[in-house]
Amino acid sequence: MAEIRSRRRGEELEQAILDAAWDELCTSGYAGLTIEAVAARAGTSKPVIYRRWSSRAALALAAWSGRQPPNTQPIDTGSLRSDLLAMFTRIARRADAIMSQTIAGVMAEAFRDPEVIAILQEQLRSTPLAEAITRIVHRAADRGELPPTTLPDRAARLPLDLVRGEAILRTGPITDETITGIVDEIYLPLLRGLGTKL
Amino acid sequence: MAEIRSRRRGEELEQAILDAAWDELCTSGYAGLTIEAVAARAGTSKPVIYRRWSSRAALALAAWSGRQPPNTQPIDTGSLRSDLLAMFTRIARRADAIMSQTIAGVMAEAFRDPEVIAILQEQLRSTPLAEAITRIVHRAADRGELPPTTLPDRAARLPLDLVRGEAILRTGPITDETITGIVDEIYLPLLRGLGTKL
DNA sequence: GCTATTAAGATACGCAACGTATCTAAAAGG
DNA sequence: CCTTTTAGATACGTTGCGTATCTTAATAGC
Repeated sequence: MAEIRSRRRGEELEQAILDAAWDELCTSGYAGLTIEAVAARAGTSKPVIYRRWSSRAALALAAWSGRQPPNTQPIDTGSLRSDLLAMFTRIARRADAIMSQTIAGVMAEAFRDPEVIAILQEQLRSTPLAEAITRIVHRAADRGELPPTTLPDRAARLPLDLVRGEAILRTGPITDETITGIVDEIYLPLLRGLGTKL
Repeated sequence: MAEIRSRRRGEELEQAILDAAWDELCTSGYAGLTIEAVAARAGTSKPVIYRRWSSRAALALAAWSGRQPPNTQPIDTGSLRSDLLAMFTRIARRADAIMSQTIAGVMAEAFRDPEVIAILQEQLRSTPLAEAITRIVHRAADRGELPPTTLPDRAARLPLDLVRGEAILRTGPITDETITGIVDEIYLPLLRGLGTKL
């Protein structure tokens, strides 16, 4: 008694496959993300997937990046430290185990595939985040909490790098203690130091 | 005409397997590190390897960590900045593509294996490095280049974290520009900021 | 030195997933 | 309506997995 279902195509089918891949990623992790399992879950077959993505890594990346919410709400709590805590918390929320596994798996598997690597780096760059940090710092300077500072690109990218490093190495979720540690022992001192004349 | 070779045992055999695994890692990357390939290269057979390591991840980790040189030479160039540049350069030299692939592969594959993860984290902690940083900073304070500062653990670990993050994301080797960028835009400002009274 | 124990090395297995080729029939387009 | 596209099914050979079995070499105990 095979269920008769109309045959999907194009965008609709593609999304169904990505959804299935995402489910698989969540339930079985990157290691359990097999093309056959995704095909079965999506109710389709392997060739359909291979027609669209060249490898498991490319599929995982597509499934994961499609799930990254834009998250453009501005942060403005009134003080630099609590702005930073909110910012880091937001970053940490995204940097969960699935992200870590996906990044790790893609890097291990597609090290030589320039196309896949490019997508991954693009996905990890996140300029809006760097811009949000810059805004926070400028507001703090306007309030007089910091001397006027031009934040170097690298310093604006640092929060994301720090949280990602934390997420990739430790296994469990990132704790509040970790976040306050990063803010109080690294990022706030850095911001103060950037405003200091040597 | 089979070459007749005396049958190796214990330490000698173990080292031969680790050497073969390392070779495989260097030539084919983590993705190409198969138990069968290692067994063939080492001139032994799969069960011999499985008797010693529970998984590919464990074997890769053992092969890699055995190759990490101790590198305990103290750094003392006379100035804080050049000490830091030397330190970061030394770290970067170790953080090559093989390390990145190995870390990524182990994380992706052995996410649930607490034993393997523990070994990896142990291997990445590197307290001697943090101590070296602390010494450099204290010497700079003695010279008056910095105000007296107690370096938080997290700040002492930061150099390694930064370089590792850099190595994992970019593909090629870490350039001198990257190192000077990290020192001048992140770590030196951080050290200045740590000595500042808020 | 003889003997008992340990472990190396060879081989063969069933299994899972790979990536590809082939075929059909359903959908979309003119 | 007829053509083009492509989803979906299936089957295939291949690779590597992890385990089991067997032999025989190396070692250790006495």
